[in-house]
Amino acid sequence: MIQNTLNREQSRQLLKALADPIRLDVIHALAQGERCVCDLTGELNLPQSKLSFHLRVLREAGLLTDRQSGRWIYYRLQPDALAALEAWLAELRRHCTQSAAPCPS
Amino acid sequence: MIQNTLNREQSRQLLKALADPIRLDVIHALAQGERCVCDLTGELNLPQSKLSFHLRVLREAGLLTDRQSGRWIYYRLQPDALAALEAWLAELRRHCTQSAAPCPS
DNA sequence: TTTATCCATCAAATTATGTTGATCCAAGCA
DNA sequence: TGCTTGGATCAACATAATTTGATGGATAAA
Repeated sequence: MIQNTLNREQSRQLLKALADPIRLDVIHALAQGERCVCDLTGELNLPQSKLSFHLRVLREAGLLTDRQSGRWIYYRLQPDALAALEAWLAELRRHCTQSAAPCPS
Repeated sequence: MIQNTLNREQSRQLLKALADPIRLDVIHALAQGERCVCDLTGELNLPQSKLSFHLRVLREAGLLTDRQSGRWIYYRLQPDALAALEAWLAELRRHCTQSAAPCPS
């Protein structure tokens, strides 16, 4: 994930990945720290293939990284991706309060 | 929009509203300042009803406000909503680097 | 080796979202 | 008043995303 400037497509990927209730549950669980898939299925009470689907969406968006250890796979949030989104939002805010010229222009 | 703490549902609404290419075009256009709907249809080259649909999604999520003046309706970004999302993201980043305990636990 | 466990993947079915064109309403001009 | 224009809304349709259950690969324990 490139640090400071997300283009439109990159930001869209991140936002789309985040914009789902189950994936938000995953994100919130991982906000407390790294977790193994088997823990997440338990904590979130999800069928394994369903969780796996959502983990993949988040991973491919760049929001999560994984590491394998033995049979277990551990996922964690990628803080850079979150920071990049924050920067993108902050940029949007900068000039947005400018009023429009009256319209029959 | 409550300033500092978005709950899960509020953040999901904001993210979902943002996670669409046309709506991102709208957001980017409005990041430069307020605009009238008729300007936006021209700038973004969209059929009117399509733009109207997406403006509504953004407005209902709390990302946009509108004001009417004569026949024209002007939309602008709501910076509070963006700031609230930024705060939500920053919070997620805080503890996320904690490693998991090895799994057969 | 055999067997069990962790997890990813796939295809089919379901559900959610976006698009299109028509219609409607309100504001203002002739 | 009647007409025009900016914009919202609606229903029918098209497309995209998610869920489910089954299957398969990898690792390790028996």
